[in-house]
Formats: sequence, C-alpha cells, structure tokens
Amino acid sequence: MAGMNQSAVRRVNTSVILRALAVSAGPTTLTSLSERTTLSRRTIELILDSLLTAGWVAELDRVPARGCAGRPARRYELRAEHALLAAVQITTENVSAVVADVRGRIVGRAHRPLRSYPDPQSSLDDAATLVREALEDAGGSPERLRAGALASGGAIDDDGVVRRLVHTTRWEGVDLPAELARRIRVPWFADNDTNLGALGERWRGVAGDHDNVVWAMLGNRAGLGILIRGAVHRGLDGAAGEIIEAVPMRTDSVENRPVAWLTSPEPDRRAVALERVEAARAGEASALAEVDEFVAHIATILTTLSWTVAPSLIVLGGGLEDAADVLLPRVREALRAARTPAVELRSTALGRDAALVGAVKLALDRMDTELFGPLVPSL
Amino acid sequence: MAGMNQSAVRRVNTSVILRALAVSAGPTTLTSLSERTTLSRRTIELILDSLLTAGWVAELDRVPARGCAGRPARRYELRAEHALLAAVQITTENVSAVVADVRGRIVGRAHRPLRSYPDPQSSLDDAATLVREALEDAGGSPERLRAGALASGGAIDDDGVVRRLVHTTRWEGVDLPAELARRIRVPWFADNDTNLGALGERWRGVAGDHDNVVWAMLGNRAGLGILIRGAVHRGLDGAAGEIIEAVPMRTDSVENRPVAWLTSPEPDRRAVALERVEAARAGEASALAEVDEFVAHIATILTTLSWTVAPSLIVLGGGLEDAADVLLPRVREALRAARTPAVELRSTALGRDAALVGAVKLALDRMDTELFGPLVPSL
DNA sequence: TGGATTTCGCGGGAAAGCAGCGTTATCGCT
DNA sequence: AGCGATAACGCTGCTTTCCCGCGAAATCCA
Repeated sequence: MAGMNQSAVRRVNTSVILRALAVSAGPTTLTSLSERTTLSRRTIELILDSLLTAGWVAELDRVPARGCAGRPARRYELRAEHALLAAVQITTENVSAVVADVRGRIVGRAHRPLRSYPDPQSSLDDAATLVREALEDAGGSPERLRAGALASGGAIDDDGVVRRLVHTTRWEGVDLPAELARRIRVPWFADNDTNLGALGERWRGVAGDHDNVVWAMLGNRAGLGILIRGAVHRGLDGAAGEIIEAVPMRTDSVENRPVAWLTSPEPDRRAVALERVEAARAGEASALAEVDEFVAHIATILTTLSWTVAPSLIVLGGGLEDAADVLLPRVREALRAARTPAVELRSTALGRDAALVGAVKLALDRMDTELFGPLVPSL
Repeated sequence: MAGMNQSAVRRVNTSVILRALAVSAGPTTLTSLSERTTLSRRTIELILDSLLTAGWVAELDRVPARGCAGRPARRYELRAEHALLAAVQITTENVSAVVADVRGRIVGRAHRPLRSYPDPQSSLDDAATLVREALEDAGGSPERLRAGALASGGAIDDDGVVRRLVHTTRWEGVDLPAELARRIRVPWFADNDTNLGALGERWRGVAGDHDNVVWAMLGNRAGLGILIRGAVHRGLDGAAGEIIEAVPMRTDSVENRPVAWLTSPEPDRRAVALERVEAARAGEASALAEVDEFVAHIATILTTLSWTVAPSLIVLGGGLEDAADVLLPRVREALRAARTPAVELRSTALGRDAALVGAVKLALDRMDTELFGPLVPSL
C-alpha cells in the first residue's frame, strides 16, 4: 500500500518510452512518441536525454521525410545491443543457450548434449558453460550481460525453486536462480519450460493478441504453460499446468502409443512417431485409429481446460507442431463436438525455441523491473 | 501505453489513502497513514483536506492517547455511509438484494421468490424492485447509491453479458449491466455468482491472504469461482469455472444422488440431502457409501484443478458448508492420497451471502476506478 | 521565391510531493 | 505544581516533474 511520488512517475514514463521504442520497428520521432504515450514533447525530450547519456538510445541523422513537408524530425532508436540477456533450457537430453538483445533478436547460440541429467550441479555447470559459449558466439563482452533466465521441466515456484519433477527427486529444492547466479554473476530467474513457451509465443509467436493463453505439450511428455492476463500463472508451488504429475502413467495408456512420442526428447522415438503420422496421412487404418485415439486424449484435456481456465487461444507445441496438419483439424472438430467455448487452436510459431524465447522475455521483464522499479504501486 | 502525469499521482495517492482508511478498524492519525503509505505528512494533510470537503472523510474529536506522551493527534475516519453500493443475486428460485456501505457493512436487505426465472425482463424488474426495497430498509436516500452489481448463474463475459446458461437460452445475450442501469440509474456491473463468491470470501471471508483461490460449489448444481492474482478470472466468454457445462448430466451420475442436492436451491431437496448427511454422521452404511462416492467425485474435480489452476486455497460453498464436518476431512484425505500440491481446503465463512458480498466488492472496486481512474498505466 | 507545414528549442508556469523547523499539547516524574 | 520528554501540528520553502505555448528553423510544393 505504497503511495507514489514524482520520481516514480519518471520511472514509469522512462519505462513506457523504452517500451514504445522497443515495439516500433524503425527509428522514431519525438512527435510519434508523444502521440503514442500521451506525454508532452518536452517530457519526452528530457527523458530521451537521460536515455541517450545512459546509452539506451541513439540519435540518428536527420533525414527529410520524403513526401511530406515540414522540418525534418530528430530520429531516435533503441540501442538494442546495449544490454544482452541470456536464456538457457535444460531438458533430460540437452542443454541449449541463447543470448539475445533487448529487442529479442537472438545474437548468439550454443547447444550440446547434457552430461548427466539427474545431477543438478553438473547440469548447471554445463548450463553456465553454454551461456559463456553463446555469449562468445554473439561476440558480446560479458559485462553487457544484464540478466538471465532458465527454462526447465517440472514444477518451479515463484522464487525459481524446483518443487517437483517426474521420475527424480534429485532436483527438488534446488534454487535455480541462486545456483546460476553463483556461476554467472547477473540476476537470474527460472520458470517452467511450458510456461515460458506460452510467454514466448505471446511475445514473438502466434499468441500476440491473446491475454489468456495455454501452451500445450501433450503426449509422452505433458505439460501446460498458462498465461492469465498476459502473465505466467505458476500457481501453488508452480504446480499449475503440471498435469503429468496428476496421473501416474500406465504402460497401456494413450501416452505410451508411438504417436504420443511426438513430444519425446529422444530423436529415435520422435522418428517413430513421425512415421505413424505419415502413415495416417497416407490413410493407413491402424495409424488413423491411433491418431484418433490420441486426438480424443488431447481433446479431453483441452475440453476440461476450456471450462476451467477458458483460454482464448491454445497453442500446440513441444513436438506436436510437426503433425499440425493431422492434429489441428481433428482436435478442433472434437472441441466443437464437445460444445466448448470458441477457443482458437494454433500450432506453435517458435517450435523448439519457444521456451528459450520466453526465457529471454522473462529476463527482459525482470531487468526492466530492476532498473525502473515496479510500474504498479503494490496495494 | 499511456504515460503518467502529476494528476495521475494524486489520483493514485487519493485512492491509496482511502483504502488505508477503509482497512483500518478505528480512527486513524496522520502519522499512521504516513507510515503505512510512505507518503509525507504534508501530502496526506492536503489529500485529506479534499476528501473532507468531498465528504468521504470525517475528522473526529482529538482525544489524548492514553499511556503515551505527546500532543494528541488529529483523528480521521472514513465516512463509510457517504456512498452506498447495491448488490443483487438472481437464482432460479429467488432474488435477493443488499445495500452496503463502502466498508462492506450490509445496511439494508430485501428478499423474495422470483416470479418467473426463465423471463429475463420480469426477473430484472424484480431485481430492481428489490434494490429499492433494500435501499429503503437501509434508510438511505437513493442519491447516495453510487454503483451496483449483479450476481447471476451462467457464463457472463467481461462486459456483463450472459453468454451461456444451463437449461435455458432465454438469458443468452442479455446485457445485464445495461438492463439494470435502465431501471436504476447508476453504473452497474455483473458477474457469475461463484466468481463473486470467491471475491467475497477474499474480502470478508476465509480467503484473506490467498491470491489464487477457487470457490467451489459441487453437486447438483456446480460451478467454480476463480481468483488469479486476487482478481476474478472469467476466461473466454466467461466460461472459466462453468464446469457444469462441460458434461451433460446423466440421471445415474453422482450429481443426482440425494447427497448432491446439498447445492440445490430448492429447500425440499436440501432437506433430503441434509438427512443423508445426518445418516452418514450416525454411521449408516448406505449413507456413508453415498458420501464416499460424492467425496470421490469432488476430489476428482479438485485434483484436476490442483494441476491446472493450482490455487493455494479451495473454499467449499453453495450449500456444501452445511456438511463441512463430514466432507472436509474426507476430501482432504482424498487430495492427499492423490499427491496433489498442499492446497488448503476450507468451508465458506459467508455462506449464502458469499456472492452478494462479492458483488458489493465488485461494485466498490469499479466505483473506485470510476472516481480515481485506473491505478495502473495500461501498457 | 514564398506560403504551408512540421518540428525544434526553450522559457514560463503549474501541480505535486518532500524536508525541516519552530510550536503546541500531553504524559510522567519529581 | 513544575519541568523535561515526547509526539504531533502547521507552516514555509524547495525540488522534481510535467505541461503549455510561441517564435525559429527546416523542408516541401506550387
């Protein structure tokens, strides 16, 4: 229940202007910023001054605007490379890292198989190494790195602590941000990979206009990423969306049919699944039956979601996108038959990068908060 | 993406001070307000001045503070009766209205059976009449009424329009706020009764500290009210929580056993249900079996919720509270057996008034926004 | 070449909050 | 009853921040 003062106003307005610069494609003029932010020209002038000296913004040459009269406007541009963000994803098989600028453009990458998944410490060592490699790949000096975020499986709570993970207890209680900050000295954050998938999809993928989004990976592995009012919803102990924990998987269940291996991290299994999908495309009866069964399974889960979370968009990802042509129409039909609300169903636009893109966004948002304070007076 | 200016600061701070006055039990001093809001004494002085002249705040006599030295402080108090809020609830059987002050104290009531539920227009006429009666009961002049809110069953979207209602289509598309504003000329708002139950429970009930709450009515009638980050979550077309729409109810299903009539709006059926509960308390085998079956049904739904919405608290209401001693321990046990996250389970503290209390809170929040503007710059 | 258009650059002013200090009223102790 | 300690009052002056508006500057177009 904290009040506001003028410096809070300045912080908010600075952040607003930075965001306005970030969303605009090219250079921007004072007038355009003024219109979009409802702030006066003078105010923007002053704030841009401090952003210039801080290095966040560059002033470009003045160029006469072709085709319209008037004095040429000063043109400003976000120096996207002024700050770099790191994102790492750890799966059971691999660890991959990207380094991105504040616009979300990925400027460096690194990828390798994990030495030993069950062991948190060595995995986190690998993660840190990968971040350094990605930073080198980006050609960026380490001191430009401002923040990082980790995407991992399992239930991760609001503080980034692993609360639960299928098939192993060795990660439980690991404080991911703290562990990573020990290895690479910037603020770190962590979240579930499906949650970050949803976040990424809203930032740079297919979920742009939607405030309530579910990013769904359903199959052999299963998890939901949930955005409510545009923000990740973790729930108690990060359990929101961890449906794989809900039911112990039976060997005879749908999730163990080959087609459900679409979501598997193992290439061999994925290949088998894709063969089944191809067979279904070709009209082979047994493959079609298997797909139908799988679709029914997916539709059951999504129907439940439609009457509880009721997102306006569901994004299929985690491998399912490779069978989008087969799955999407069938699942849509099943949802319509179940008379659910008119939820939109799409395939991921980011593919395997979804969680990494979301992790970049997480790091970016948190960096913003650290620099400018919370935009909202916390009541 | 709107910037902030000083008048926005003043609006925010005025609202912050009003809220601080509202939550404090007795009269409050400048110093105490200053500490709680982190605003300077001077600022609070000035804002209280305008609130005094506007009638929102009263200054009380100075009384020496017993037991501690120092000049007696000026004491201010929220004039709770300065504004009145109306709340109406329409069920299939009844319509009831309350009038409350800004503290949420209910100062007037009215209640009567509904003439004809399927007919929206006559039902809304009844609702308007009841509000006038409740206002009379409160002894308040109509011009002190500032806003009103309606609680109704069914899927109600963000604009207050009924999108879906079991067993009838006659309410579909009815713009509840507009219809009520035609009859009683204040701003009106509408929401689902279970959503408002959750909101009420967080404001004046058992859910005070919890940000993610599910208010659950499960049985013959069924619906979930969902709070995420403290705010009502409606979802697409208001479908969030409308689980009764998910599955067509079968005559042989659990929801049609007598014990499930706990949630029925019909007194006769409720009486039958309570008899069954009493029999179970007495240890009668068939009643116990029925209760166990009902508990399993409830636990199934709540388990699903624990892995999707993952609230930190689930409140049982809508009639279930009358069997709390029987249901709560059994459902808790079932959830524990299912290894769900450690969600808390409680019985409603507001009982049948939950939705009405929540409606008062809804009207209050919206009135606040109308008076002081949104607290957050909308990005 | 000159009018129209658009932005620049800056001075003045208003709104809001903050810091600080002497004043005032009360308590508790002698 | 008197006196120091205490805590709030009431005010002046100051800082920060934003807004308004006007003359100047730079460009386009006829």
